[in-house]
Amino acid sequence: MYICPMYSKELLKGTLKTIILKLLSENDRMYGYQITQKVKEITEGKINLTEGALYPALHKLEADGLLTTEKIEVGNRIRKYYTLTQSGNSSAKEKVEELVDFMETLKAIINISPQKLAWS
Amino acid sequence: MYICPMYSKELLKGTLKTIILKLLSENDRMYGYQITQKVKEITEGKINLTEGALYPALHKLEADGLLTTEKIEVGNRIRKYYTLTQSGNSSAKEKVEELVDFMETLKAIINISPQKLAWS
DNA sequence: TTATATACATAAGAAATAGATGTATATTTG
DNA sequence: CAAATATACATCTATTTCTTATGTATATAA
Repeated sequence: MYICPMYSKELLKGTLKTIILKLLSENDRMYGYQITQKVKEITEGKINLTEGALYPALHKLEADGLLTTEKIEVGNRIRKYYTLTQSGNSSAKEKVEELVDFMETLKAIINISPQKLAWS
Repeated sequence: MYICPMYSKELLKGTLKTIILKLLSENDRMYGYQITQKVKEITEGKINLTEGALYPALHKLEADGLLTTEKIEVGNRIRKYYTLTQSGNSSAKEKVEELVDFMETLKAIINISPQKLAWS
């Protein structure tokens, strides 16, 4: 899969798990590839998750008890569906709230006027 | 220095250089400690930069030619002032724009009401 | 038949940061 | 006056996170 991220990938750091949890909180269950496609669709191609980032993240969330999995055979292929656990659900809410709050704080830095920034 | 970041530090990853460049674009020159204090002030204590992150980032930006430095002796202490170069200035504009754009894209994913995050 | 899409995954290395530690002076407070 | 806190620089180790590359396999479209 060729990846062409619009943003310097740095910015995505730290937001991946929040994105995953948010998507799963709106969909009963999703599988990895579906998540990459959904993110691409929602962001109009601006964010493309790589497998090397996605799968370890999913495994970590599962190991932390936020997700459960079920394997479904579709044709001859296996799909691994991920579903939020109860604690995954509350964690999703927390992380999204935190992200919104963080973005509001970033706005404060980005929107400062020269006057406001004067050192005393 | 004891650090008590309000946000899971993960989120800050990738935004540090943009924050530094933005602050320097609004101030002719700043020194490291001043940057930490300014960020703390603007964000009402929500973001506290650690020295372990700040100084390597400043050194990297300098090595990349985006900043120049001058050492000023204040009393018996040395302050190292950082100033944007020309390319640092345009880089600041680019990175801030990119961050704004990225946050808009994130909004699409977390699907918050436009009013709440409205720019202006 | 060849490329692209679907679908999972790991492994090596880079990059960024936390947290601890170190050095030194200045100022405030009990 | 002694102790704590603030100012001011910096480095180092360990950890986390992600990129990039690679691997396996089937299905479909050109």
